[in-house]
Amino acid sequence: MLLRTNTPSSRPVDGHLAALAGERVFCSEFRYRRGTEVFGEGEETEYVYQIIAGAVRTYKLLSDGRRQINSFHLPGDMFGLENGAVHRFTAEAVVETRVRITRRRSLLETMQGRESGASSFLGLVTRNLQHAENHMLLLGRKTALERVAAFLLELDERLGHPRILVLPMSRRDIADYLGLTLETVSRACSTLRGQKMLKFEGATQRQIVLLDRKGLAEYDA
Amino acid sequence: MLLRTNTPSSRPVDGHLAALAGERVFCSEFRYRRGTEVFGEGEETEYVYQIIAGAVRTYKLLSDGRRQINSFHLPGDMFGLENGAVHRFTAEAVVETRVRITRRRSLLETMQGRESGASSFLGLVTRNLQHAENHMLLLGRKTALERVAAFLLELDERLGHPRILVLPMSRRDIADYLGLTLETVSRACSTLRGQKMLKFEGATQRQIVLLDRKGLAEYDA
DNA sequence: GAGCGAATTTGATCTGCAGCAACTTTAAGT
DNA sequence: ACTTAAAGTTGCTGCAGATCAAATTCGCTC
Repeated sequence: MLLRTNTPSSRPVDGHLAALAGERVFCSEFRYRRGTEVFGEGEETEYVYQIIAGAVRTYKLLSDGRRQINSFHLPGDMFGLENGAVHRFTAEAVVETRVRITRRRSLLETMQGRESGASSFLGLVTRNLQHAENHMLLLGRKTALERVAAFLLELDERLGHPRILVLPMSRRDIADYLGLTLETVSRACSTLRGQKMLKFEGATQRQIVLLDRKGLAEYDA
Repeated sequence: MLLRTNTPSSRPVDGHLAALAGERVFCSEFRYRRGTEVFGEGEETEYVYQIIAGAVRTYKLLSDGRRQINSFHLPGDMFGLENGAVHRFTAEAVVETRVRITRRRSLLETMQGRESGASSFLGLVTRNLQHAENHMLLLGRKTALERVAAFLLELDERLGHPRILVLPMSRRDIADYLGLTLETVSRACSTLRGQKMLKFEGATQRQIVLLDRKGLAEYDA
């Protein structure tokens, strides 16, 4: 009855659409400096993006500035493709980011031509929904430590279990993704370090080595 | 840039699929007593459901029993249609509920025959995703009072602004939907009543009259 | 590589909501 | 209608995480 609550890698679907990229559906390349807005909530959905290098955050704001980050997008991921005329959230480059861009229209036209088009679009939306469902459980019911552990495992999985996990985003970004404050995220990392579940590599707190993935996973479930 | 964060009515898409119902896609009818499981997380997605009367909750559980309700389904709503072989959450009748049932297979076959089929399926998934995105903002960043106000306005809108809002679900259900405890939900309702934003109608706390929708909406945004 | 602003950590304190308990009210089942 | 469990409210207390503050470290620019 119960399944893993963490999010599986998003490679498959993106790979599907990447096949289209191989046919030069993504015509032009573009760079965004760190902190730059890619598109804003309410703007027209004119372009679709695929990340070559870097990272992007998408978020919603409340009127007083409270921010909720829906998702982080990493190299290979597509974003900005929505079934609607306007974007439902804002997208910003977390770090210096390179993307491939195509017009939404031309992507949809290419898709219509082939059997797999509509279904790969549906697959993308479904994958986003699945991620959102798991994230609602995290935001509604998990403790701070459980959230941070889940976050680290999610990123670890999406990056293919590298020896060193390089976080492109700040503690504040992580906090706004997990529904916490940056101080609480920092404390949770320190706690996990104290429990020998992770360590920092080099002279930065953005490079993390997961020493005990099993232990971290137990904070989930 | 900022748009309404509350969820719009889900009638349009369901109406779309209801057209199929008119053609007897939904063959058989079924009843579930209050608290009965309609399907469980991990079970095969064999049937698709449309509510005639009553209400259904869909939720995920953590191993220690913490529960997060994704969504409530009301008369006219479809649920159980997922793009995958197994259900990603459990569905239960909140109250005595009557549903129309059809086999997933036959619905998908009927859809394939027509232009609108795939797109109305996509529309349904997109609508669920949109709801989830708004709900993540609520769960991650809103206060208890804001959450309860948003919940009441959501239900009010989905039921078409009735004079009396009849809640089919308990305070505990509401709490598990909003990421709170039932006591906090109860207190929030009392607070809003003290502020003359709502009142209870009749000899029950499940029938609510919204006295000040504008005021409630200000707890949002 | 020196200097400076931003990011992170850590400590101290505060607070909104959770947890527990007692009581009241409501509705389900006989 | 009666009975009895379930649901809801309210008060009290506790705590996880927020907030405020300060020190430290990091990374960027010149």
